[in-house]
Amino acid sequence: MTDVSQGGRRRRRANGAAAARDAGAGVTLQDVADRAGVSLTTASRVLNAGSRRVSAAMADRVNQAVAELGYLANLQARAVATGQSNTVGVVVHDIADPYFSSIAAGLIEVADSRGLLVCISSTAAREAGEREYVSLMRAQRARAVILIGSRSDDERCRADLVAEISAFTRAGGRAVCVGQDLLGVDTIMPENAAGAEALARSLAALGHRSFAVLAGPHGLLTARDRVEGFRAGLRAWSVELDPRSVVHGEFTRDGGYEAMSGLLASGARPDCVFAVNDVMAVGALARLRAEGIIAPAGMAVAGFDDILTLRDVYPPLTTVRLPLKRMGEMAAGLVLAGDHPGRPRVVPVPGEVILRDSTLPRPPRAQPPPPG
Amino acid sequence: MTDVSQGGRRRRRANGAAAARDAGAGVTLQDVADRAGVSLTTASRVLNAGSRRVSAAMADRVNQAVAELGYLANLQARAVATGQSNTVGVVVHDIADPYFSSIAAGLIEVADSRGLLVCISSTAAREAGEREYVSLMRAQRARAVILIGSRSDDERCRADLVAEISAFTRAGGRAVCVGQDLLGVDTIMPENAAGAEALARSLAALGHRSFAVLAGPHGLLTARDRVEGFRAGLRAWSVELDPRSVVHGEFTRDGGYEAMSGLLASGARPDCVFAVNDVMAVGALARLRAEGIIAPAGMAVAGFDDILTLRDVYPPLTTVRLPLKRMGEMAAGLVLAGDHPGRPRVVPVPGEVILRDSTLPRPPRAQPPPPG
DNA sequence: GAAGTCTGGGAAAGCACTTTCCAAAGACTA
DNA sequence: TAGTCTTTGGAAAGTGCTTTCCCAGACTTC
Repeated sequence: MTDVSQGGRRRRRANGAAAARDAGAGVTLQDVADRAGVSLTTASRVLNAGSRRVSAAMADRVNQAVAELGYLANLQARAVATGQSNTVGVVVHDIADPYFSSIAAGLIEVADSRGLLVCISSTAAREAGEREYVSLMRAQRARAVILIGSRSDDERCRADLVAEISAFTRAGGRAVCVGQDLLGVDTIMPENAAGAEALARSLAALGHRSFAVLAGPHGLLTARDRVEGFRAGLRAWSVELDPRSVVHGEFTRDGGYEAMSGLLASGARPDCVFAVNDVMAVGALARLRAEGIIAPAGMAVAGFDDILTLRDVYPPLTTVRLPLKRMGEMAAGLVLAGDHPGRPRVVPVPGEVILRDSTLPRPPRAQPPPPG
Repeated sequence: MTDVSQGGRRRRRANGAAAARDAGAGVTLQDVADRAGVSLTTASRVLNAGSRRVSAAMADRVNQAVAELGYLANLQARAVATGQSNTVGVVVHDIADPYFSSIAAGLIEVADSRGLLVCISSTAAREAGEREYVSLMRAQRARAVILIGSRSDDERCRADLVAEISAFTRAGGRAVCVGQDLLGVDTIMPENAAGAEALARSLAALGHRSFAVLAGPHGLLTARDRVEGFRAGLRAWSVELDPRSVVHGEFTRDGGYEAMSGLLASGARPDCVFAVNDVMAVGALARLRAEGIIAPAGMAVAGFDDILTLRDVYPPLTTVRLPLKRMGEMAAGLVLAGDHPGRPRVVPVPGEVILRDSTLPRPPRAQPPPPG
């Protein structure tokens, strides 16, 4: 009885690209309207409840047609018509790295619950990857883009990225960064330096006096901040960090392994080694074991991040805990926050020193140095 | 000199939603055409190189206008016009779980390099999450949807999912699954049973005779397959697995910890414990340590998956290696493969037993049983 | 009972693109 | 030199949706 001429439908289906996809589905709002015997306008209004009142009778007919046809609004078309989309882009260095996947987990959880679509890219090695992805997100007219991870010290590259972000925000998009506050956008900023400084003080308080650092790649600012913070913390205990005992390596398990190899090869045998992240620390522990050195008795080892999956390595790793998942949630929160103040917001995230068995106290010495 | 009347532009900008976003950008193809002094058609043709020849002179003018205006095509609009998008949806249970993040990493790497946009959702606890996300992807007119992870044995729920997938594929989308071959779509299928069976044989060959299994959640088929495979492998050595020594728990570190607690509480002291994945195995090791039982001497422990980040736990974990990243790449490959045969393809992925120190050989006994 | 105010439906314009179809101009053949 | 074919540009129709604008009818108000 509600059947109505499908003239409109046939007209549109007679030609065009839709025909190709027409193997079984591809129901449009026009089809729904035809079936319900109402105008396209009315059908649209029923689906966008709130746009304007529609009589209950009409609404029922439309809803029934929707159900019968299995209609689902084309979000792309809707985005074009309204000029705003529900996608947010996320850029990480490597999604398989638990640091990033933990942050992403928090992000995705919040986004999912709000109906946002999260698009992820792993930029891995390619320095320009971030810029390219922001550009892609601009093309996609994404609502926001979230950059997770350390900035490098490549000024040129950063300037390009900032320019691209600027184009993105000018087009109405929102940009959020999780990491250093260097892009001039809303930022969730882990306090790397302060965390490493606190760690250094704690380790010194445990009685350790000679230190080495397994630093990340040269250009990576997160690594640099952590090293500097650590150095500052030691200085409070009048301990100097010999530049030769700072060994660089990749920000990975293998990087930690290699860096520890380098350290051992140099003949150094510090009381305690600080690897600038947990993943490296685990590699370092493996290398020590291969050498027959058992932590913490042979050498103490500390990391940074408190990665969940690594909480059960043996010996349990002393580290600085960052609330990674929470940081992801906070980033999502910034995206969703309606108000947009003139100045970008920077939310500092403190780290918490977690002492575990990988750095047991060292027996006291002759003259205890002054406390910090 | 190439400046041209912007009548068209002004007309469009005079009203409509675009005005809101107009704070600085929002350049359209019409703007480019106006600036270059050509028609919209020509501008479009230049950007879609290959759609039709355009004279070099025109092309140059258009390209210059694009550069000057910083134009970037609106992909959503393009998708609407062409009827096909470049997004693929990925559903995982928990992106922070290294099993999923490793697969996702492979997937994203391939997708990124082909210009596909990867949208991820974590369905976590919610059983209906997968179906909802497939639905969202249909609304998004995604090119493909990739479901990663174990099916549950909830028939009703699976039927709903299959129906939703069917609607998705009827609309022209492609569906790929990484896990059990239960959805009737192209599948990358890890050989869970065979892998667990091989593991059981290897463990028996090492001299272990009494076993327990830390199984995953009751309904999870991956866990079930692994348990059954393990049981079959033991049977080849005439070892029976007592149902009481199969303890269920969450598919997580804590689940492994709890399950091991339950096992110990029951008084069982098997030679060897098989945790159906590495993450659980790590939890189990932690629980053993808390009890003062040191693996492998006190009790041998084996896992499954060979998670990269867990490769350095101590003692090194015996496990069954799955090429997780590669599996993600394969899934992406199936999405990209142009041909679409009638029957869904199923690609089995064998696991490889990796014996490490967590299951050292057990001293031989009086009567060695027959080999499998 | 005329004037004014809601109400709710629909035609049509709009969003930013692609693609079809037409026409003019040039290149080529006979 | 006429006739055909091949380029190449542009007008307009198209994609699937939202939203503006108009209008008919129902309801109040004095």
